[in-house]
Amino acid sequence: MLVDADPELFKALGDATRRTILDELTDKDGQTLFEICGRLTMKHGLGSSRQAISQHLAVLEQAGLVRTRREGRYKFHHIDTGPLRSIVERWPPTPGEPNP
Amino acid sequence: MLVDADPELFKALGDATRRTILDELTDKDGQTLFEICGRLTMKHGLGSSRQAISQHLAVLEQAGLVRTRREGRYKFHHIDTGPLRSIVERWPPTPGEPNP
DNA sequence: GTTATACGCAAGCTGTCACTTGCCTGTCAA
DNA sequence: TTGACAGGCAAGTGACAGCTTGCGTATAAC
Repeated sequence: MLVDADPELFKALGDATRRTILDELTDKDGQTLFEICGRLTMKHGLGSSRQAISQHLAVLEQAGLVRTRREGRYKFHHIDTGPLRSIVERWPPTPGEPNP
Repeated sequence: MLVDADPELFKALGDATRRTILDELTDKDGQTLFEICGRLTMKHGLGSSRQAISQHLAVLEQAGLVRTRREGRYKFHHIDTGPLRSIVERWPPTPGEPNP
């Protein structure tokens, strides 16, 4: 009886706002919560509240996709793309597919 | 104003049962609906109904992760891992990470 | 000390999603 | 043709997830 692996990872990637946050951290790594909020509103036009983004970041952190670093009253968020590799490793390329 | 890419792909991967179906198709590709139902019950112990699995397969097909082939009254399901690569390509490896 | 800033916690609301239920269509065998 | 088998469609239900709201805490500026 096998079990499902990394449910939190896929749950984290399941939300569009969280994926946009990862896009934003890819563009500029190490942002604070307010910085992310501002850029999401400006560049992506989604008016999410601070608490909403904070909860999203918590989910991303629990999935291992985001690591945080405290510095005084600031909390910087860094992307970690490592867990993403477990996805392609779980379902290997289909035989017959091109493998560039 | 950028938009989110491949929402259906991530939505499809967001459910544990659908991921188990992909595991099952990885183990044995080209199964029918009833075959998948049986194996999910036997090997994974989840008692999902036929309609539930059918709906899951529809979601997986819409995400491009499963391709179907009709043959008489049978419908065979084949996994397609191609879309998975867009995930790792979207968020490239963080500089400083080991790249085996 | 006072105020502002950056963030955390927890309860409540709402919409979405997975699942069920019931019935229908198409295919093959007897 | 009749029955069994493989699958499809659609409405209804319940639970979870995302979001809001309100208050609380810690750090830094004045």
